[in-house]
Amino acid sequence: MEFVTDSFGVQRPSLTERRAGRVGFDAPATNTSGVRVADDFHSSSLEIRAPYLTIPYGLSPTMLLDSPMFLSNLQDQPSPTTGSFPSVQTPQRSKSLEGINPQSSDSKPRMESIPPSFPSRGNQPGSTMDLHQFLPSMEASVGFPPQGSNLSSIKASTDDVELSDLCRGNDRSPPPDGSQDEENRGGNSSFGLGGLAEDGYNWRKYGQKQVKGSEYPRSYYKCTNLNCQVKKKVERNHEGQVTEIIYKGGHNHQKPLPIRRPGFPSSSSSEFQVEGHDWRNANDLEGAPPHASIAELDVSSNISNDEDEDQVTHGSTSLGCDGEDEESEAKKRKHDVCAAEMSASSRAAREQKVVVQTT
DNA sequence: AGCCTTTGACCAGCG
DNA sequence: TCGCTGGTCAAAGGC
Ligand SMILES: [Zn+2]
Repeated sequence: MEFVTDSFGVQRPSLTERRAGRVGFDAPATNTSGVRVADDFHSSSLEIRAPYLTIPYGLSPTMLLDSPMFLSNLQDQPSPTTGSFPSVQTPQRSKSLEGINPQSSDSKPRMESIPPSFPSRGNQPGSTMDLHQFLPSMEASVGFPPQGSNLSSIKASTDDVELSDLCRGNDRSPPPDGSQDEENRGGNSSFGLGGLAEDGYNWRKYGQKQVKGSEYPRSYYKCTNLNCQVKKKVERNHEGQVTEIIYKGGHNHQKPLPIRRPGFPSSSSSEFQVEGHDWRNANDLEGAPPHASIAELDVSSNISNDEDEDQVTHGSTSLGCDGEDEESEAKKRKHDVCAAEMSASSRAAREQKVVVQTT
C-alpha cells in the first residue's frame, strides 16, 4: 500500500481518471478467483508474520494493545521464553510498513493499527518479553473468554498487526457461508462480535482476495469513518473464523457510539464487547480506542516506547448513550450473540497459549 | 435512499 | 520487460 500522502484511501485522481477511461471494460484476464491454496505458505508473508504473538483466546487484541500492563510488561520484562509461558519478541520492522496516518502529519504513514500499540512497546528488536504478568491483568480486564469471541491467538508484528484465530463472526466481515449479510449490514454484525480484532469501529469491505500465502481468502476493510483511512485485512477460514487480521493505520476518531446495553452486545458496539469487555469501561477506555493510540503509537513504535501511555490515555471515550434503534439492534444482536456463544463454547477448549515468535 | 458486500478487473511493486 | 501477487476500485446487487 502505498502510502500516500494524505489522500490515502481516497481515490487518487490519477487512478480515478484511469479507471474512468476504461469504463467499458476490457476484460483481460485477471482472475481473482484463481485461488491458490497455500502452496508456499509463508512465502511472502512470512517475514511479516514471523513475529507474532499468540494470545489466549478470549483476549482482545485491542485490549492487549491498549493495556498499559501489557505494554509495560513488554517493555520491562524481558525474559526467556519459557515453554509454558508466552513471551514476546519484538521483531524489527519489516519492510511493509507503511502507514497511513493522514492525520498525523508528522508521522509518516504506516500501516498498523491496533497492533501498533502492541509492538510499539517492545520495540527493541530481538528482545523477548515475558508475558506472564500482563496476561493475568489482561484477562482480568478483558473478562476472559468473552462470549462469542473466540480469539485463540493473536499475531502481532511491528508492521502490521495480525490477529489470528479470532472467532468467527468477530469481525463484521462476512463469513464464507454467506450469512455475512447479517454481520455486515449497516455495520451491524450478527455475531456482533464485531470482531475482536475489531475495535469498535465500523468497517466497510472493499475487496477480497485469495492471497497466496494463506489458505483462506483475505478480505479488505476500510474504516467507514470519514477522514479515516484505517484499513484492515481479515482472513477467515472455511468455518468463518477469523484466522488473521492485520490492521493498517490509526483511527483519527473515536469509536462509533456503541450501543451498549447490559447483557446485550451491540453491533457496532458489539465490537466493544467482543471480548466481553467493554472498551469504554476498561482502563483502555480512555483512550484506548485503538484508533488514537494506534495512530500515534505506531509512529513511536519505531522509536521509543515511552509515549505509549500518553497516547493510550489521550482518547476520551464518550460512553455513548443508547440510541433508540439500539433496542432493535440489541435484539437482533442478542440473537446473533447466542449463536456466537454457542460456537464459542465449543471452541472454548482451544488451547490458550501465547506464543511469540521472532524472525 | 443509503450503506454494505460481492466480485472481476486494474494497478503497482517486486523478482 | 514480463509475470506474479497483493491491494484497490467500482459496478452491481442486497437489505
Ligand atoms: Zn477509523
